[in-house]
Amino acid sequence: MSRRFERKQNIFRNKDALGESYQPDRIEERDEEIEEYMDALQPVVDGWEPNNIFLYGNTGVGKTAVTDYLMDQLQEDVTDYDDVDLSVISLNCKTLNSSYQVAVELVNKLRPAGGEISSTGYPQQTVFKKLYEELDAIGGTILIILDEVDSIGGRDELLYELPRARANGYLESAKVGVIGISNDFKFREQLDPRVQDTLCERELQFPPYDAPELENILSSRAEVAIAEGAVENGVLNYCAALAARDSGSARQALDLLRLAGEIAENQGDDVIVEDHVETARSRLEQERVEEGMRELTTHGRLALLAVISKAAKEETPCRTRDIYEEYTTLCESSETDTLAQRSLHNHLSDLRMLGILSAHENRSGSRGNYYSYQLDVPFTSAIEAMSDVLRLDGEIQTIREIATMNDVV
DNA sequence: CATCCACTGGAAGATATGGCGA
DNA sequence: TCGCCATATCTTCCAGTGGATG
Repeated sequence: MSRRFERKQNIFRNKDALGESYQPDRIEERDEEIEEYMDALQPVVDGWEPNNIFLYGNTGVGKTAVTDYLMDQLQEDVTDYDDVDLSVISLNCKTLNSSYQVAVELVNKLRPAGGEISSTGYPQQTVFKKLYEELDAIGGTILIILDEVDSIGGRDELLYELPRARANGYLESAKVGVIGISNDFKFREQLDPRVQDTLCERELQFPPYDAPELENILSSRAEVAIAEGAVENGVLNYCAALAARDSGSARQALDLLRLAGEIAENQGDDVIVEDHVETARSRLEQERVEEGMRELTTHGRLALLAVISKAAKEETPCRTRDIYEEYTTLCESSETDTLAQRSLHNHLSDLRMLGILSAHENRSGSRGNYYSYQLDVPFTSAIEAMSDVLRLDGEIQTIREIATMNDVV
């Protein structure tokens, strides 16, 4: 069979304009926030110590985009003043689970290649000290942007230390401002009150976009990204409505449109229609779930597999005790040590948070209160994602057969 | 109205892994 | 090598929870 790549360009003009890394010339629908943000950044221009700023709002409501945009602008404008020497350090904390790791990462960012330090082993204060040394070496005004800071959870020592470093004499020449960005509204409350005081000097809240706002954003991006006439009337409106209903996230709306376009293109259609968006929606949903499943630990997977197996036998929803039994036999088959029931319960909670399982509370009085778990994703995609679990190919095959027998989908 | 079930969820402590400096 | 240090993952312990039951 002869194969051949052919260029398909009937839908997109510049697909990157719908992508994550694209920086539009103009940020839509965030004028108020930008104004407030600029006001909070004013001390930088004036040469004073910068404010610490805390931004919060759901994913995809423009926090990072506005920040990037304003930092570019700020760095450019500040060149007019000789006495302001501004550096911006930006770090995404998503995979960093503690202040310690954030500090290590910052140090490594500032050090020349080869001088990096490893991510464990030092006492925390040692790492902070190294960080102060690096910052002082840069000097001037330094803005540290910590995106997705909420992932450090309650371990917020760095957020306590950094803003005070100068007052405590750790920094001589550097004026540091911290800009924390969080997707989690509750994060602010779980911070140490002293951290709240300093970090949240200036707080900016980014509300979700509503449907008309999303539609505006979409259409301004679509102008750049998509060929003339390649979007059917109402499609942008539909994407906007879906995203507004779900999260109010521009990211989600743009992803929908981009994927819908790709689907249309692959099918050889010249125009994106609502059906494509619908397909895109369910595919994105499934990707999200599979992503979550890939990151599970061995026991997390076994826990999920236990529920899948129960589902195949049409025995879900199903209480913890029964899942634990199923889990135990699976552990035996795979020659894995079983965990205590409490730990299985933890895994089930995790799976619930990932949206892979759902639970409903049973309050049956004298017979106790407990959760009944069941799969919250299509059976097929669940078992598909499980197919590479260690040493359990046989069992998975069996589960598949049972499922087919019972007509489970 | 007290008691009880069958958990849930929080917290503290144990264990193992990998890295540091001396 | 040894004593520390940070972290992830478990285990152990335990105080709730709230409708049904006697």
